[in-house]
Amino acid sequence: MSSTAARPGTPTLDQVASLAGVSRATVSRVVNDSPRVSPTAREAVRAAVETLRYVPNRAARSLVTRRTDTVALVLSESGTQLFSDPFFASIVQGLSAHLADTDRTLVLLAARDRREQEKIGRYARQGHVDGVILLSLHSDDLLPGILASSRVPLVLSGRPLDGREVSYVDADNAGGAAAATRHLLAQGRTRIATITGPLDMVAGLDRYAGYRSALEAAGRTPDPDLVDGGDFGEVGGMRAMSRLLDRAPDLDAVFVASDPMAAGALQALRTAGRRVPDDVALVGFDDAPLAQACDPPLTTVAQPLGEMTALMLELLLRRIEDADAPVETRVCATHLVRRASA
Amino acid sequence: MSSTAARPGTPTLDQVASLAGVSRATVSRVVNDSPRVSPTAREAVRAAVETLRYVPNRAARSLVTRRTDTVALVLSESGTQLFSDPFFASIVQGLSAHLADTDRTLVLLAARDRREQEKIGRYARQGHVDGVILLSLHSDDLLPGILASSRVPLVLSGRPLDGREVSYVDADNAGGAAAATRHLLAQGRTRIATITGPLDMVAGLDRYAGYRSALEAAGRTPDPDLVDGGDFGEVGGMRAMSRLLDRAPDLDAVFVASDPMAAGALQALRTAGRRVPDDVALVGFDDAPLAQACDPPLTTVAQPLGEMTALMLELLLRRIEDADAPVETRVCATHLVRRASA
DNA sequence: AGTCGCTGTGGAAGCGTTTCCACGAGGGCC
DNA sequence: GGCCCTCGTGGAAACGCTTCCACAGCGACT
Repeated sequence: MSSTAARPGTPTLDQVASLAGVSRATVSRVVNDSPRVSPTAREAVRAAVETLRYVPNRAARSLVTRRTDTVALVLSESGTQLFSDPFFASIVQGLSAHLADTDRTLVLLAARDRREQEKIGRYARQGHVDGVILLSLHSDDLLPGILASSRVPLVLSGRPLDGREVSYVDADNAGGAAAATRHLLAQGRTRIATITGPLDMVAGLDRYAGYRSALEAAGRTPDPDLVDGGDFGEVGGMRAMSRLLDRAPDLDAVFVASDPMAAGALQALRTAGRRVPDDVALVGFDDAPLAQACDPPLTTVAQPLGEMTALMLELLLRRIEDADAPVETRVCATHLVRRASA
Repeated sequence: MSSTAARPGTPTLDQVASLAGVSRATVSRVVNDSPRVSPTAREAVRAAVETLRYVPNRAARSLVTRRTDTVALVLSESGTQLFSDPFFASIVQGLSAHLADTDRTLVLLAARDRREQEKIGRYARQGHVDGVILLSLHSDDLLPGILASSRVPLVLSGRPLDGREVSYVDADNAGGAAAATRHLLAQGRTRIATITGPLDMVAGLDRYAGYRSALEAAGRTPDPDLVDGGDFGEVGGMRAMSRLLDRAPDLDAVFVASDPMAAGALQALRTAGRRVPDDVALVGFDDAPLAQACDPPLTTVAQPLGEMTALMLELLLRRIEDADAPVETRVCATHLVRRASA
């Protein structure tokens, strides 16, 4: 006889136990694939589980195991911007794919403003998730602080701007940007502009730094007229390109800090009657699917996204398994993908 | 004296209680804003909570309250397609905004294939969430079945294709598409093409049906050469437009089932040397931010997204509060936004 | 002046798991 | 043939919280 009468909709362990004619402990062992169970008992339990459509109650389990088998990907981005970024989509896809074979689930959390950041901080501290991967963070993000001080396992996607000591995985943004710029220099381009991303994000900052360092290494002085910025989105790229053309009609190349912005820039160039790559050479960043679909297809800087997502999970799981695991950081190499635009 | 020695990182209720000099019950009442607490006790508890940085353990709370204060938005979409859809971004934003004032949290779950759908089904059945909103579902989606049979509160965004009895909120897609098509007819356009969305999705299907019904009501016979399809994405729209121009060079208008596809179509038209709207009139769907940024700005069909997200939550919360609440469905009116493209 | 009710509080019983511990049965070894 | 292990099993104690119930104090009625 079971000790309590739960609603018919949600069978409990001891209902399964009494149906299978064993104890709760045995049922638990079967459910958790413990080896110490006889085939007979195992089969009886399986049948009972099947009959009752039993699903373990996660709250009860978490209470004792202190785990939830859930990891969160937090999207720290105001507005709808982030969602249209193919980079973000690839990250989600990569994490999902790596987690698909495990029994952990990935949940996405959107933190659009400070209030939501605090709410998510609370959510994580309350023990809803075992760990957090933080994406696309601006410099004013509260979450690294909140989470770190609560000892919630945390991995950042991208080097933190404040130099905080925390695990992260990043692409070699500066190196990729420099390679792209050198590629343009090698073509004999003399007036190389750039469309930067937001300069309060590390990817925006580092890609701009890479552009500058390549120019300086070649003995060029960066010209402020040749620099404009966008928000990584297509429309922003289009607008920035228009402004650049107004200010510096003689530009003959542009390094654009994201593929969507490059696609926008391409449209602006076409509207202005410039041919790509004949009049203006264009290099993007990210190697998004979009880059191939452009006309002409974009030369761009590729990041090893699969490797990066795998590393993020690896670092995070290590910290989940062992709270005292050391902080680790990884920077992945980028490489130039040459297509028709430059 | 507290009964157990938890790790210093995670204070428990009785640590707070003993620090505040009251019982666990009183602390619980303060934390849950119960009115039956004296100001003195309340203040003492608040101070102790502050000192220990106490956060209630969610698993323990859920175990007794049988609630998690979490609702999930499930994104049933293969590949990265969905994320680039501004419609989706608006839905997330809307739900987030409505939930920001409450103590519930929104989590996003990506279900890219059957395996992930099953995983998410399990996740929900295990009691990780109080309810589920299901977005963008294809006809072969397993989740409505899984969730309905487990009595997980569920609201669909979009009418289910299989006629299943379940709560949903939808826009009047057919009505909006018909209005758009009538608008083109009223301009005297005679060869009106359409770029449909995926025809295994209700939005794709209904918008196509609206287009056809408007044509038929005007005594026109739909011409199969004037119909092509995309995946709601920009690249798909561009390609579909190219195919349409090949097959029916004499077309003079296009109703496109999404704004991103319309933006792609716009590029294809420009590449083909057609002027918009002079040679070809173009109407999109969704009134995405993108629509205004196009050149020319897109005439498009707007859906009341704020109203729709509010309704989804309203229906869902009603079912969460009362498991026996009746199934409800809402269809929201759409309206044509006239800009320069048609 | 006695009783009633109301308010604030604490004790204790669960919520559904996991897991430690104890125990009985069986088999291989000397 | 006795002893020690190992294996399968069940009992029971936790995990941290909410909430029912009982109770003490106190003011306001009759």
